[in-house]
Amino acid sequence: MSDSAPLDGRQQRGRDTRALIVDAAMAQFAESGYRASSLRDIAARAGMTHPGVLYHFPTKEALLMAVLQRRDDEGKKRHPVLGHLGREALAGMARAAAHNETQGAMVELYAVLSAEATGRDHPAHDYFVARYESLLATVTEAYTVARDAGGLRDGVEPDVAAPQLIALMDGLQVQWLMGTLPRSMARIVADHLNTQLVEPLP
Amino acid sequence: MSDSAPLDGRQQRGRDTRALIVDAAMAQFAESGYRASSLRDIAARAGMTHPGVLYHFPTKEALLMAVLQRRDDEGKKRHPVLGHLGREALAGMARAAAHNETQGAMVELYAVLSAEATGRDHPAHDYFVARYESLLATVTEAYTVARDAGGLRDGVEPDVAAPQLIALMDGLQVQWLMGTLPRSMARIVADHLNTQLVEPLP
DNA sequence: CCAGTAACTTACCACGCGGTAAGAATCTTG
DNA sequence: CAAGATTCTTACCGCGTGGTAAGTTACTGG
Repeated sequence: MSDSAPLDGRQQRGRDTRALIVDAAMAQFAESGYRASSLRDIAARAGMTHPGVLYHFPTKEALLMAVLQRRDDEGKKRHPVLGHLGREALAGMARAAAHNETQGAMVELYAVLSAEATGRDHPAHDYFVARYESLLATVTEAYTVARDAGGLRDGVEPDVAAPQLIALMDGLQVQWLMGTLPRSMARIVADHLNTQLVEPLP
Repeated sequence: MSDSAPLDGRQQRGRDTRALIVDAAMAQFAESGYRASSLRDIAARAGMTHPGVLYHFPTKEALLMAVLQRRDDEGKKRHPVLGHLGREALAGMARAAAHNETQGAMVELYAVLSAEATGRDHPAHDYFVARYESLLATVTEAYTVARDAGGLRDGVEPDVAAPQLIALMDGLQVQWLMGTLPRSMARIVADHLNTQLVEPLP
């Protein structure tokens, strides 16, 4: 809403390097977590010096927030809303797991950061709390809609199934990153959902 | 096997402070992860200065290994072997989840470290790979034994169910630490197992 | 073509890090 | 009680960190 102006040339250039820096920061945070990543590492990846980065983002923390913000924006472009879609939304979670298997850096970023941000003093703590709450609400709604449509087996409770599914996906990512997962994430998620759904997923 | 000697007074004192330091390191690593924890922080918790810590543990990395080693020893005292016990071993996993709910610091340690150790250059990487492989083998065996005893529902495959259960427990811990888990970990794990077992758990 | 601004770089700062060296204190044993 | 080892402290080192100040380059609009 702030960019109502038609952005001339230099504004465009600014945005471009901003995006480049966010790319670099994303990769670096994913590799080493937030605290262990240095602005110099990130700047080198973006082909500049570290005060160059600080020209665009006033602090390291602001850069982290920009990284998280952008991933959210991309996510919302890929699957808008989806909570009310019920069964189809759950199928979308399985597809998301498959998609994640091609996005190692992003997966690593969230796995490392969500664990790091567990501490109340971490700069991204509030962000992740909000994210989990929102995700939980969405998935719970999806299960509820699916159940009301008669798509869930008996005994599957949305309030239990939702945190279960989220936990399953998070935990799988760690094993997958560790290289000890003997099957694909998508397969395991689909199998899990198939124990809950009346009609199995493809 | 190295402490066959009857350890006299001074050896005992050394062991005591060693244990005190490991306690402090455990708490600090849990709060901030390995990389973000300083030897000075740890030393302060143990009531000494940081070279005092380095007298007992030659490097920060050695201290980390001692922390992990001790947790392993304690764990093996709590539940020895257990893979071959089948259904009873799976029930033990649910009880472990309940136990973990009283061990916030330990849970945080493993959640934070396992994510951090995902990177191949992390000092605890090999440790966690070995741990996951061993855990996977144990849980897979437990499911297999349970199935051969006719205790599993149709369609529950040990090779899928094992990484599923491990992932579920890991993921639940993150949500629990984040404070966004709407139910107890033990309840959710038990519900999961009850969709797989012929005879429900208590 | 020149003024001005956006986009950087170089140089620096104070600080905290892991680790080392050397000495002081404490304790055990002959 | 003296000898000797164990345990810990004080003081230091080089290095990398996030952040700042000031100057340089490059481009754009008038």
